Amino acid sequence: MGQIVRKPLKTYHHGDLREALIQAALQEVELGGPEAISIKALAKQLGVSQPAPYRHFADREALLEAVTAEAFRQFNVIMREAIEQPGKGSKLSRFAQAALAFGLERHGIYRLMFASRTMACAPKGSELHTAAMETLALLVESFEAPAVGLLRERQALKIWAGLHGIVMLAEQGLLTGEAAQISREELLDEIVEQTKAALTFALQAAEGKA
Amino acid sequence: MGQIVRKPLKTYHHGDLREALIQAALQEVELGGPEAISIKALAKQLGVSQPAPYRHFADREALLEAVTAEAFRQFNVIMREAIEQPGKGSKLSRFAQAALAFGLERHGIYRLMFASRTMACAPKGSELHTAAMETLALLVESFEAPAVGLLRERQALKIWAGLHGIVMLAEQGLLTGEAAQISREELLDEIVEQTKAALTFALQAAEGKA
DNA sequence: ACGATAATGTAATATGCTATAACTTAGCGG
DNA sequence: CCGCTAAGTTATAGCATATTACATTATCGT
Repeated sequence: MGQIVRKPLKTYHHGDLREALIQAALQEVELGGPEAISIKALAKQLGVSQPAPYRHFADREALLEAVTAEAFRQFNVIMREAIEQPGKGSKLSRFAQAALAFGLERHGIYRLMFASRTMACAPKGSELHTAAMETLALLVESFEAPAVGLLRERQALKIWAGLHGIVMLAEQGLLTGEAAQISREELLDEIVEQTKAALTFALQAAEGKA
Repeated sequence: MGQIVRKPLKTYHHGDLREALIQAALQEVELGGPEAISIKALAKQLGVSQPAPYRHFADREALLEAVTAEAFRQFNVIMREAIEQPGKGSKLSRFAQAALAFGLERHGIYRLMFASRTMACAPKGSELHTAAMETLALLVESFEAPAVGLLRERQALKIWAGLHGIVMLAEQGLLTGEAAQISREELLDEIVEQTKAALTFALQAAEGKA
């Protein structure tokens, strides 16, 4: 994670300003969320003039989009690890717990990924949208269940939604009150389990018909 | 919903600038989300000088907080109506569907309420936090189930989380693919139903023990 | 009524960020 | 070695936040 500042101490060209901007921006977002990134501040931090970033990104939005895409790629790596390295619980549960941990620990980045306008504006074929859809694919893949296709995907979406809701509500201080006694992790695991059960039930019902 | 601009056509004092700012801001947020509100633009729109709003709000953040609180109050009214007016499905289902509709239709405001830093920064006793907690109380109240206290609240949180996740993911274009064939409303109702079932099951288990 | 005072609004201005335009430097291919 | 292009620089326009000092209106006690 070494930060790229400059290669020699004073070259005219930076070396890889584009990448350096993305990495520095990621760090900023981690601390202060999407609204914390400032082209000017990043340029200063990297030792270049304010307009230099505009050589690589049309505007602030474009930078944000690139940063978000990178965030998704990093997220996907972590999720894949969670699935593949054997550990406590099912693949599905491990995916869910890892995502929850990411969402709580690195909430600035999480918000950029799942709660900013950037994603909403990303066109369907874009680098960003693609990376995001891969995340969902990973989740579905982690669903070890005797069902494929739409039925499984539907259950995956329920878990996905629940997971997302827990992260956001927790960070907004809306999981307080008596409910605070329930750990987020437990709550998520209950959702995972009950959804698995719902799938099993649906399959039995389908079998009964056939 | 008539917009307060000025009472006579040219008085020095506005009349109720504070309230007018909140209402105008709400409208802006509805269209363009939280980042769309600009003190300057609002002042111009209401026919006062740029610094005038600062008489009523310390800074932009303070305005946002007041707007968010107002949004929660409006939201709570709508949710209460949904619960109390008899209609399709259980109270719980009606609450959930109404919230989903609100989240999708008025997504700018929804994001302000549930996905901005404003809420995360609101201290516990604040007007804003209070209004938000009341929403949660309404949800729990709508849960017509033979269980009270922690167990019921835990189920309510699951639904709350799932609901929230669906709204956000849908708006971010992450409910696409084959999954798009499943309507958001159906998906939410499945979550509601399976969570009710989970509660029933938990109660039976507890009874078995006793 | 009247005058002090608080509440509210205005004008002028400092500061900071985005973004563009015109110019400069460095590296690379013919 | 020359010229082209990529990448960076300085200068500047434009816009939004926020503060300061000043002006106007409303209110309330006497």
